[in-house]
Amino acid sequence: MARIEADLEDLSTRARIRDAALRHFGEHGFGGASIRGIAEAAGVSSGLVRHHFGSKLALREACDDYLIKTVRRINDEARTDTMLADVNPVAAAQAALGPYQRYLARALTEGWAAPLFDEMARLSEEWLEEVDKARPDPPFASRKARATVATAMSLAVPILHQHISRGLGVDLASPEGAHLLAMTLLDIHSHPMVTPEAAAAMREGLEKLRDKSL
Amino acid sequence: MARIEADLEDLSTRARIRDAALRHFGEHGFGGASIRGIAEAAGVSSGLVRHHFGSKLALREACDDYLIKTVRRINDEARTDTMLADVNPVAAAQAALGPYQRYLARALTEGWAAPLFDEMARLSEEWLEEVDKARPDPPFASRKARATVATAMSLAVPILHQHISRGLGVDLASPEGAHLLAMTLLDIHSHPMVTPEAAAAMREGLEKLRDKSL
DNA sequence: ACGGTTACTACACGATCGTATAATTTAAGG
DNA sequence: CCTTAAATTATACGATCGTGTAGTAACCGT
Repeated sequence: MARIEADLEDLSTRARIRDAALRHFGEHGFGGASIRGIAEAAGVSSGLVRHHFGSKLALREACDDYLIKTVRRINDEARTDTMLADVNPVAAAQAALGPYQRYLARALTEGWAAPLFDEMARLSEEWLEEVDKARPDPPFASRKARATVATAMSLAVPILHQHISRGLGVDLASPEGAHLLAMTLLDIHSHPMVTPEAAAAMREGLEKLRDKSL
Repeated sequence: MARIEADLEDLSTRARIRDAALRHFGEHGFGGASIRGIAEAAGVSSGLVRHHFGSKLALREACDDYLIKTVRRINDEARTDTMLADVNPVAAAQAALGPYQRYLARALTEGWAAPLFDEMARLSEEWLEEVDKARPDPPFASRKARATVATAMSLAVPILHQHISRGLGVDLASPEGAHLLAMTLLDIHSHPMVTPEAAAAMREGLEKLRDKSL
């Protein structure tokens, strides 16, 4: 019983522990993080962590559940609140994901959180459906394939956050960094790296290579 | 003294340990991997690992050094051997990086290996210099910024290898997977996600947003 | 053949890990 | 007020961690 808040989600001790876990898992990875460290960060005893979540693995799964719920919420909000999202979706996503970026990166690279990626790819696919309407030529690959790869490429930004920051010379979390990144992404996404002619040639070469090897 | 092989690098026990470490660090992360596990995988005692590398951290640094050397070698080879690299650079890089992909992913996401990323970004910048010659309009962002972000986006493929494989329905390591990925990347890179007009509008919006916030 | 450097193993130490259990405090309901 | 359940802590256990030390086996120049 108890917990009248139901799906309002808790602002309680349990939530504090989960937030600390998200931060710790993000910073040290699953193997590197420790229950005791999480407990200390949350200001509780290590036994209480176990009492609320059962085990380290179950705690991670609770983090995953919370994060996937957050991603969905962010996506919904981005649809209604068009203003900021249209102008600087990068900054918007970054602000919304906020302290969970590092956890997201860990989750994806350490192998768990497959549903999380799939959900994001699904959202990308929906978005691609709109974009495809304005496209004259037939795509080389299925929409799902393009959505999957595009999702992965987008995720490179939060995953390699610090490396990009170092390369740009400013922290991506700062307003200047977000702006510079948005400009750079805009330039990249509005200028094909490969010309249509070169693409056709490469495509032909690829097909030949494939026929030969089969 | 000893070690006549010099920079030929060793095929010896030391190399076996390092390879096992690359695999273990890649699979379990730095925190999750254990000296004993690495030693067992290499078929030696755990003491020998320490004897050759001193500490866990030094072992990781040795892995980094080896990997950065490998990346440089691959890049050089790709310049001379144009055949495969031009047709399917994705498959080429994948085949060359081979078993080190997971380590690379860990190294980049766990925060170490900054020199590795910077080296790759530098190589990207050199490559961009060639591409820029055929470009009519001035870029929105500096070459280094574009090279950095493009490098990050390219790295998303090995980093999110398993998620992309799941999304495509085939293992990226298989010939079919490599082909499908190459096709998808070709489509993405030859079709701007944003039209020039939309890009100009977004850019203007971005600048305004920036002026307002400063 | 032999002395010395190096490769390699066995083992022990202290720390820390995840987990388990029992005790204690807090909160709530009748 | 008293009972009962939940929240929270304290403490302990066994395993495993990285590291240190001492000892053995192999190799090599002379």
